[in-house]
Amino acid sequence: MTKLLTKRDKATHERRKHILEAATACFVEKGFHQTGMREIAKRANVSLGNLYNHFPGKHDLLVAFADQEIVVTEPFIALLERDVPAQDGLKDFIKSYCKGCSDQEAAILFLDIAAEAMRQPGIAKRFLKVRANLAVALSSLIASGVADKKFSLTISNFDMANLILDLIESSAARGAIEGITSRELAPRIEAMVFAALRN
Amino acid sequence: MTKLLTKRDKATHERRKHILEAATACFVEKGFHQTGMREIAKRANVSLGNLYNHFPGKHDLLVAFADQEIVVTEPFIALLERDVPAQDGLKDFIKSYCKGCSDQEAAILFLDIAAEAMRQPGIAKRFLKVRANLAVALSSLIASGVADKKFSLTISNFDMANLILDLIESSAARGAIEGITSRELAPRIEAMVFAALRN
Amino acid sequence: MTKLLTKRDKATHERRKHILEAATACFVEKGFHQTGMREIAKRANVSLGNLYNHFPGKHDLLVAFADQEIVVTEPFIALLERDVPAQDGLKDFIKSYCKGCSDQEAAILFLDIAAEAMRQPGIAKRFLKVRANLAVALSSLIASGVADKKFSLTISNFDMANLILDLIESSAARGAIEGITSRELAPRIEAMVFAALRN
Amino acid sequence: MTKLLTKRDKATHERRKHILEAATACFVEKGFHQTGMREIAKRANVSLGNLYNHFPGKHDLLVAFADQEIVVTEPFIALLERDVPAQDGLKDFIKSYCKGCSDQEAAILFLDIAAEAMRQPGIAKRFLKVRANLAVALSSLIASGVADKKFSLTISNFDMANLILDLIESSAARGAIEGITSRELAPRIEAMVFAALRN
DNA sequence: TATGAATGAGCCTTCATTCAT
DNA sequence: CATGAATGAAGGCTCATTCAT
Repeated sequence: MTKLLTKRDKATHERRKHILEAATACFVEKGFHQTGMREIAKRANVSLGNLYNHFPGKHDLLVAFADQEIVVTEPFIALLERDVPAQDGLKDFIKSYCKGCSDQEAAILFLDIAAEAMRQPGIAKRFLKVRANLAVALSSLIASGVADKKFSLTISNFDMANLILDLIESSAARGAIEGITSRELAPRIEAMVFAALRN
Repeated sequence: MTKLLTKRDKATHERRKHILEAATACFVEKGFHQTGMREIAKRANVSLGNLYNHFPGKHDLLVAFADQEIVVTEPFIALLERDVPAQDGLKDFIKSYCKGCSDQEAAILFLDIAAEAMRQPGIAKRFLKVRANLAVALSSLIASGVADKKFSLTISNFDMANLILDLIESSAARGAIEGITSRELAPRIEAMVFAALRN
Repeated sequence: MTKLLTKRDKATHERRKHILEAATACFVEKGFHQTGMREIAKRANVSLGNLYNHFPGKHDLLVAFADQEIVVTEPFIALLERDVPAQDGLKDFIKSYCKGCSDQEAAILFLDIAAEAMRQPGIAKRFLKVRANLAVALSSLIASGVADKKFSLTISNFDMANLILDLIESSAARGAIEGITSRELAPRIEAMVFAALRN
Repeated sequence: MTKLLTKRDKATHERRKHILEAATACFVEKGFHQTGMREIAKRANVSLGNLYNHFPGKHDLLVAFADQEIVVTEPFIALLERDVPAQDGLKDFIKSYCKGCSDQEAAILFLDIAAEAMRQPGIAKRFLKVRANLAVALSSLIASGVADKKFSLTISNFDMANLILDLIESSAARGAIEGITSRELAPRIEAMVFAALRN
């Protein structure tokens, strides 16, 4: 019975999604504060007034973006939860996540949004939740590796998971700025991570 | 002959420095794009017109800030270049740099400026140079550890140095957002780094 | 044959009345120009589109309000037309009308609408008609007082009636602003009016 | 030493006055809420940005207008303070004040501003102060008439003064709407007032 | 009749920057 | 070097109104 969406509801939802994509594209290109609502409306082929019907303020675009971010991390979580040896799973994840974070656009957006989040606790909370999901999944994988005696650590699995994520995100972002590709970067990170896991 | 600074030159230089400090304070409080030139002028107790005499545009404040950043990293470099066993030097550095990056203000500023830098190559170059200095100093320290057979790595010293810096900066920034202190964070980072260095 | 109102017509009429009340409430709270159509629709529990079905424009709400104003003055006219000695009738009217005009909400609305009326002759006409009814009733009462030799004036009854109404309305409005109650005000007005009527 | 106004200060002051006049003219023509800042700027031949240099917000234009209102009432106060028999002074005042309030523009502005004042206590206070000055001057005149045994009242001089002012203002405003001139109106008011003063 | 998404002009305000003094 | 008035484009947002459903 959850499918009682009229054609109109569906169209509205589509529109919302469409606007959000346009907004994201603008934020990537020019940054959050450099993007005007008019610009977003134009890019989404929506009148300015109607943009405000769907998102009551610029802030809400950010929130919606943050909420949607969870979708972006889903594939990475799926990767972490596959039923493969921990070492293989970790390698694949590092390569894949590093690539994901290395994208110029992703890096720009990450910094821009993170900067904004520092000043808007509401935004920060949403991002941290998404991030925590990732850390939990990664620490599960680490735990399974520890159980198999493949890994051994002196700090908690969860703390290690967070450090690994920090490392990947930060390196990838810097790589994007300096022009280092994820193909160069991933092996270095992998080496450091596996060393840290005493493998 | 480089000392032919008149009293006036000196005063001018002081003024510049004073303005830059005011600007930095504003950027920390509200962000680069959210700070107006008027605001900076007021905070620096300088007239708006005069602010423009010292810095021909808002962009130049950013450049000056970036150039000055080198001063901020000096103590960390000094720490890395002390004549102590590599392990001790590294520990001290991690603790100190982590603390430096954990400061809420520092974290905000870092993100804000980094986001801006992504779009202004000129700015990025300056920051990367400062950062490279740090990486060089750190890789020297690592090298000395390797020479003493305390460390052993599978990737280049310089790459490892960069990864370590990435790790510290990123973790510290996240810590600042999540409310984790550098005192909690530093030991974890230390553990991971030393594990990665096979100590 | 004028009673061929279907149930539907009646419902429609009710709806109109309901909307008008909501609009009036909004105008009182925020002023005519500060009130949005959306707001009125929401307050009346009517969809925006439907609001426009009942009132084709914001202007029409004002007109309808003006037309309805006649209802508000009915009790005062009834008071003036009672079969009591002119002096008593006048005293009662002053007290009652002064109280009616002293209401903060009434005062706000009066000023707001009057200001609007100054620019929209159509609106002004409606208000003046209502007001004229009041003046006529009051001058009748004065006339009966004159006939009984209780009053004696040097200007026409109608002019005097208008002056009295002006006096009450203006004093009451000022009282509402200054925080003077109608209980303090009415006796003063009464004194002045009766003096003017040579009583 | 109060004349240390530079040429610039004077120009600034002139500009301010000029803008205020333009704003007043706009308010008269279209009403406070119907007038846009752009419109005022254009009418004052000032750039929009500069308008905001002189008046930091629309609200401040209203405040400035209110503050300046005191100037407008000065001639009436002077009229009340002349050294002439109270009866003559009063007659002249009624005629003059009635004429002043009868002006269409004045009436419009009065209503518009009064409506605004009802919602902005800060504005109301300023207007009431000006008005109180007038009432004080008028009650002095009444007092002198009482001393000369020309007037005799049953309420306080000050209350009577206020009632008289209310009467004039309200009648004049209505006259402006209905198209009654102050020349017709003033004698009626005079009659009523003098009757009320038992002359 | 009833709904609310859609429109785009308009609102108040802020901004980086210039320039006459 | 120092001042702050002046500029006008751009900012986020609201509005009365229309119209397809």
